[in-house]
Amino acid sequence: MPELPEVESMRRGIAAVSGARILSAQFPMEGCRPLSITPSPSILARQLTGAMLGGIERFGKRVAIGITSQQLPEPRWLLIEPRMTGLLLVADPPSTKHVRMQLELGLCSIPRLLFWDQRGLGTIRLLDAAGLERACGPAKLGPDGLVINAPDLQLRLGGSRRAVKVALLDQRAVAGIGNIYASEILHRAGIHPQTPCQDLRTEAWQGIATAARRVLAAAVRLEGSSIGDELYRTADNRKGGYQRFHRVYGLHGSQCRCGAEIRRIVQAQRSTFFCPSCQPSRSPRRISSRGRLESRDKKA
DNA sequence: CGTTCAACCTGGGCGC
DNA sequence: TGCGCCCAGGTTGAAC
Repeated sequence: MPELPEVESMRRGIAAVSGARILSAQFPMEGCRPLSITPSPSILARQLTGAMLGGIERFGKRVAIGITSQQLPEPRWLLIEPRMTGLLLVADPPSTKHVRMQLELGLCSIPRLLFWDQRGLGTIRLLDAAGLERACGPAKLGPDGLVINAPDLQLRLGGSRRAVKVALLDQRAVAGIGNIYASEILHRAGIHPQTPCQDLRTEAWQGIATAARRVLAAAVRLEGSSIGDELYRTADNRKGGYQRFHRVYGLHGSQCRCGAEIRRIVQAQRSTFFCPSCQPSRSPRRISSRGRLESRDKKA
């Protein structure tokens, strides 16, 4: 679920817990929990109890909450990775089931901070500065999607033979883009998702970088996308608004604004949505009026 | 180096 | 009603 805009919205939505003291920490799913918690829930609960929450940062699709405590010799980071269905909440969860972490806070306005995760694929880790660097540093994550520029993108992906849509999901190239926004970005850039990266020229990378910044910033402004089962909610339990502006994601079979029919294909085991008219295949191949595939030499 | 597949999970929707 | 199957916003590691 959460990609950059959703995770950024969570980060902003819980910003007011900065400075709060943790009165107690519970991990209700302990014992039957697939979700990975490091260190173990009992140790983590002991280390968090009495600690103070510090600054809250986002690294790609992860949120890191600063933790300081007299028990701990140096500041730590509580790194939360929501994966598919994780939510950071200051409001009531979608269901009392699947609450994975509950922090009782010494704050009147915000009595608790929750991590709720239906599928349980998310992770919670308490890390020192070196651990955070290992998990979220430049070796793992490329430049953030909100500030990605064409030279960075081209430098990291320009030589790759991978399809550009698959490559945009590579967090080491650019951090924060997931399956929804990859399709939306390429549609706005007018690039076919199966185009090999190495076939893209500087101009195309500029279009992709610009589209990425614009789409992600617009989605952040509207607090992310809540689609389908509406699992994604903001930290105070509201739906995001960007789904109204999706132009291709989940819209296969319906008409693009240009009138052509939006298509769904599978790349790297994941759905990709695109408009064959707005995002023409770069390779010189087209479909004849009889529906046969025809190749065309690029020579005049 | 790249792709493919499986795995980690729950739950909604569908066809029969 | 129920069962089996497919699908879903992510990441990782193994196999080829």
